[in-house]
Amino acid sequence: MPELPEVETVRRGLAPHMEGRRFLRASQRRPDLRFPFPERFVERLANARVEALSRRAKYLIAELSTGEALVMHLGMTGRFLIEAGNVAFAPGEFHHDPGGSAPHDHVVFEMEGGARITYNDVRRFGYMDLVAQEGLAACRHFAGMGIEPLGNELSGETIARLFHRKLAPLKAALLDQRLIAGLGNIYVCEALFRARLHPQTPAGALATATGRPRQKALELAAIIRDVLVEAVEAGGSTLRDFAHTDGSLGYFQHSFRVYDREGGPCVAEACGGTIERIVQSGRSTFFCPRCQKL
DNA sequence: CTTACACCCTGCTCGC
DNA sequence: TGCGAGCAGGGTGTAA
Repeated sequence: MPELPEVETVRRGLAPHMEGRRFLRASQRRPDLRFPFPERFVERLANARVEALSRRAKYLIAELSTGEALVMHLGMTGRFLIEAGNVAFAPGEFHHDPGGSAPHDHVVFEMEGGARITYNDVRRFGYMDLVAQEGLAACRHFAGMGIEPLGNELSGETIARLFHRKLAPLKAALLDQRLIAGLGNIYVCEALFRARLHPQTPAGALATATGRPRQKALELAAIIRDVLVEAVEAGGSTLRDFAHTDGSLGYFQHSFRVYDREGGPCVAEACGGTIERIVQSGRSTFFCPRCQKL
């Protein structure tokens, strides 16, 4: 489910119910998700107030009054459901009995203010951790992590520098969280299509100081930002059963131009090409071989 | 230092 | 209808 726009959508849904509020109670259903929960997880959360709920790449970070930060990653299928007061907003397919629990509900936060926040994760690739706020950027989750694609650091200049002399294909370089952190399979495919760059182009091809490659790096930086901003504004993408914290659905998937459109017509004006699927680094890449040149 | 691949886990879809 | 194969938005660890 979640790349950066989906995580940002989740953050916005959770923030009003968490920021400035204390955890009245936390409970966990099992000792681990992808990784074991930290020692005394629920005890360390109890009574802690959430000072701010932020996002870094695909991670959610709740800064706590205790000096710790609750770091959360949604993996592939993680999601949060909020029930506030007597109202359970769980429309759509994601049925949830207020006060009860559904399969794969692994963690429940009961917040000051009345919200009950349930973390559900079918595949359990997500996880939660508690880390000292001091030196957070150097903790194991964030050490070595690349730049924030919606931050000021992303520019043609930066892309040229990061990709300098890289032989890896653009697709792999853009997915590499140590370079740019937050892009995933969907948005990389979409960005490369819009930039008319072939996914198998060696990343280093964008890394010269002047001329056309430099121009392409500039374009790519702007396009990455555009795609992510549009997706956040659309409330993320709804594939399979991803829903917002309130059960509503994102709709950016209707704006996909290549992702999951194998065999379909290229949407570019007068192109007439057909979208192809290839496998790179073990994941599907969708692209138009006519628009996107090596 | 790369890059490639298996793996973590569950569920859904597709072809036979 | 049943059944196995392949696939899925994530990251990590290991090997080459």
